[in-house]
Amino acid sequence: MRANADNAILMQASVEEGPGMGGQGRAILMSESTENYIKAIQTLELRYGQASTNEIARALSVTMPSVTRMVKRLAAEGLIEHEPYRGAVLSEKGRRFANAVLRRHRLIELFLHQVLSVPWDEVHEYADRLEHAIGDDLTGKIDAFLGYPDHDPHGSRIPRADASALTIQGIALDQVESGSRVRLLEVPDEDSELLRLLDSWKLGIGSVVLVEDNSRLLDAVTLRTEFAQVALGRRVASLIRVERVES
Amino acid sequence: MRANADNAILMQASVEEGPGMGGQGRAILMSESTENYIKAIQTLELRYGQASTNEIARALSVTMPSVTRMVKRLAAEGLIEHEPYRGAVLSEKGRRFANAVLRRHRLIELFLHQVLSVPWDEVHEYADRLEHAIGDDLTGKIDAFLGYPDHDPHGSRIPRADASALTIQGIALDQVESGSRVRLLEVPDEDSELLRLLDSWKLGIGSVVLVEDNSRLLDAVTLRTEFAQVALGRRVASLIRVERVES
DNA sequence: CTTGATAATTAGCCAAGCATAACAATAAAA
DNA sequence: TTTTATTGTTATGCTTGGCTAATTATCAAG
Repeated sequence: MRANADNAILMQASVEEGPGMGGQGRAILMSESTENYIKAIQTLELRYGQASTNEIARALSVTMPSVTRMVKRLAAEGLIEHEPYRGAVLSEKGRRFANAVLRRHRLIELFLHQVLSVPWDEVHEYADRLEHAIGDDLTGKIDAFLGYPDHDPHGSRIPRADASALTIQGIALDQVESGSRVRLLEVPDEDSELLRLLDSWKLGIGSVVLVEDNSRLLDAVTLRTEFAQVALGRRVASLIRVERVES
Repeated sequence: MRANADNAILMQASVEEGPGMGGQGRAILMSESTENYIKAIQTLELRYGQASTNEIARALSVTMPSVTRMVKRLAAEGLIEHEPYRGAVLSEKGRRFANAVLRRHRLIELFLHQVLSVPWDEVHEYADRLEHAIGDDLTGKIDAFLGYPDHDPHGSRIPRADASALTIQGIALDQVESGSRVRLLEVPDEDSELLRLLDSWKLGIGSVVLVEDNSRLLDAVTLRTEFAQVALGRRVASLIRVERVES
């Protein structure tokens, strides 16, 4: 599996399921594939405003014709809106689904990290498989067990079951002026290589670093940490969310 | 991606994988469906000596033609031996697979029960879904976290990763003579109604009861517990494993 | 030894999801 | 504006794993 840094997952809002009646499992029945499409579309929509066939195909490692057909199905089910040749965006219903999936994903990540001590660069992969195998009830138990946490190990907010809308946290690291001091709020969870690097630099969620240089020309952001000086490519930096802190 | 053609390569044991490369999950690739068939066949073989098409179909809630076809596939892959019109038994390779699945299943059951306090009559259902979503590595972590336990919440032995063969524990409750005193060793995990009943009678694994009457005529086994007197049908009693204890 | 009843198999079909190949639309460049 | 590269779509087909309907084995009774 190649380390594809092109689809980070920083997501946001959703609203959740209506009056939950469905017995003991998923609130609504989505195939694993459907869940993955919705997740991908949500991610891409957040990043680019809309999800193109091409990008979805890349994100899911399938061909474009497969995406075209699936996207039609999702549109027919009312999960997305799709205008041919234009791209897809989530519908309100789709947003709720995406939220539920995200909630499961992030709670699982945190659970694995805290309980089984799975390193933060590995939890995403496990969660990607487990998120399709648990329903709202187990999700709730995990949530309660963890004490109703707000953030996963990568700093991403965990959507509530009541589907309160999530907002994007902070600002992108590549938007920060040179000389600023910033605190790490959120990093993409799917790039395990980046996560291992951050680990090796002793950088975690909450760490404060100095943005030594951020030059559009060099296409890089240079950080000074307590221990070292490191440079990040702009593309990667744009996926890291931070907040400014007073010097 | 077509996973065809590599059949020769999937025959390594259910031990871990080499370092680095690729799959960080299952040692061998079985579809969810395949895992379920193998599990069902193992259970039936253990209970009846061999697994008939009919019983497999009932166990998996599919039709017999579906089973016939699947059973041929499994036989072609060398997981089972199948003589038409006779029934199926696991091959050595199949036995290793079944063992691995069972190991995951039971570790998950125990984990859910101990960590998330999921009642023993509910864990089976969850485990049935989760067992397909975790690989040997997570299984190992769970195992270690639980302290390498020997038994799941229903008293069933947890196979080791080295695939030691399963042996039947104790004797069936319906084989015990009236007047015997027995200790509960293992109860079937899939009958949640029975499990709730046992709970209500304060009967758990390790409980000692008196077999007040076991009459072939009445088709029932009568037990006296510390708190009550209860009668079990012979069919149910045959699924409960016990050991005799001195009075 | 024939006859049903039951179990098992074959034959043929369906839906989900993926694939390739060929065609159509759009946007970027000339 | 016309050409070209890219992106999207249609058409068609494959594999899994189900299904029903029809056929064949097997076994228990007569």
